[in-house]
Amino acid sequence: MDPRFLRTFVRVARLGSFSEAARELGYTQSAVSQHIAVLEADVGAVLLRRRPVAVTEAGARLLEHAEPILLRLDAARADVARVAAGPPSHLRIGATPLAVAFACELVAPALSVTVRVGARNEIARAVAVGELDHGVVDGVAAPSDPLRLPETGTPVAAFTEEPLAVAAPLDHPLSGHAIQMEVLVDARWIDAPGICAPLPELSALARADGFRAALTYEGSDVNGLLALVAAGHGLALLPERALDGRVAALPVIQPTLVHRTEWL
Amino acid sequence: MDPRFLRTFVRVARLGSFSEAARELGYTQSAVSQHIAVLEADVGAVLLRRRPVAVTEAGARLLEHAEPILLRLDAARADVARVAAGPPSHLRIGATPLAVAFACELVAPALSVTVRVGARNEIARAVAVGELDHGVVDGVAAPSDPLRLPETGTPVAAFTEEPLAVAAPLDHPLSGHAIQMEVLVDARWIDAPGICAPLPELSALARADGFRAALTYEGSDVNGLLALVAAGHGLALLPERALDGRVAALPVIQPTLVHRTEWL
DNA sequence: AATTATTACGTTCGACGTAATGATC
DNA sequence: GATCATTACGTCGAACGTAATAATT
Repeated sequence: MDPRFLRTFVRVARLGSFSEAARELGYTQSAVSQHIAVLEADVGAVLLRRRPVAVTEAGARLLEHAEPILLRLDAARADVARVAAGPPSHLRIGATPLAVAFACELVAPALSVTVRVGARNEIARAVAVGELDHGVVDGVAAPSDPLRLPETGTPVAAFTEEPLAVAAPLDHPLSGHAIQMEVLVDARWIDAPGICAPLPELSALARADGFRAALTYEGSDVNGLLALVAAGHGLALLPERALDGRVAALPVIQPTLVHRTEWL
Repeated sequence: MDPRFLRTFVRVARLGSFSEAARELGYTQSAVSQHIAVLEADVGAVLLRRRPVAVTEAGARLLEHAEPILLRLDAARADVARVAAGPPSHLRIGATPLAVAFACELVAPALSVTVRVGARNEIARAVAVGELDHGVVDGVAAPSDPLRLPETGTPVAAFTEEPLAVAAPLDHPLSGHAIQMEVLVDARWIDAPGICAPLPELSALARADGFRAALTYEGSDVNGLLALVAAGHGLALLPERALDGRVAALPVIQPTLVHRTEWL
């Protein structure tokens, strides 16, 4: 199970084509075909159905492992590179939108810095493989529960946990009341996966299916989201701290969930 | 970073000897030396100091990643082998001591079965790499928090959470009272790592350092442990269900911890 | 001197490309 | 017939063993 073969397998599976994968990886068709053949011989099972190319059951199992393995290999290389290189002169940090403020505090003012804002998993990945020196990511979790990040072995250097609140229009009937999330399962929600917990994840955490998006906000700007809420387009779950006078805050008391920020 | 090289690196690091590692792996000294040399050239850092052999800082970083990677590779192979083989005629299951009862319920009576009892991580590992078909493991965790098992991608099929209690001699002054763990930081504890949470892990979970073992119980037999408790040798944290009339049960209410059992 | 790691060198195996063949839309 | 995967084959590199060498104790 040479990692190179796993890499081409992943690519072929994703693209659904040997030739496409070959092009992207800089191999010939033939080489890709051989990679898959060797891999199949090695594990003793057919991994791909051909024409059209689609993963078999066995292939799906392998695929679930292959990506984390490849990620971890990159993380390993990056980690030894870090100790070999010593402290960087130019600091590259990343953060999720709601964590940018924290990330900036990280930085000694004099230092040369670049900041990347991105999705949680993307930041975590980038830190793991050494594209970034540090990252600050946030999300919704049960108290003292770590965020579910890709398994890279990156240690959590520090974290905070803050109360969550549902942002609602000022004239909302429950305005100011502490609430149980279940009460609002059937409300009009704004799904803002770029900012806070996407609704499907929230459903899992709250163990209550049915949070459905009336509107999906693709931006990563909290002000825009708050404006939408204030205008009555729907509700959004956010850290209480992120809310301002434009919206009503409905503190969440049930289930016990917190807004967690982790330093990587 | 050929996995074979990682494997020999791990072996060399653990054994502190190239020659020993060569013997165990069925290579020549020379081959092992070359493996390490290639690996060092690949990552661009010295991984081992020689004579005596000891991992460098960079080597330590790599080592942290190498073992999970190799485990996951084995898990991948095992997973595709499972779907290729179909349902096994002979069922091999594993369980931690406190989970054996649950594990037995898994088994359709007619079936041919072997049961292995072992430590939590060992059972999880064995399930991941296909030595066992299923496993049931238990441990202490925050509510709805999964057990911290080696990262193998093995899904948790089901779980239960039960209240925890401190087992104490019948004449214990707090007998029958619900208690906060902190009250008992300085008590005489029996560390029984083979049965429930080892004390260091408990300290981490309770966020209160200082749980120190007055006695370490190396067995995996709950009755023996309860006898020790009843005889006044110390306290032990166990699922309430596991306690019997010989000892007093002090239900734990703070911090909120549960005894969690997971089916793998 | 004995043990242990490294280096030199030869062999073998395997990864890859080129090119021909076979399958599928 | 065009696209795409497989097979055949030749080349080059690299993984390994043998054996000689260097370094520690």
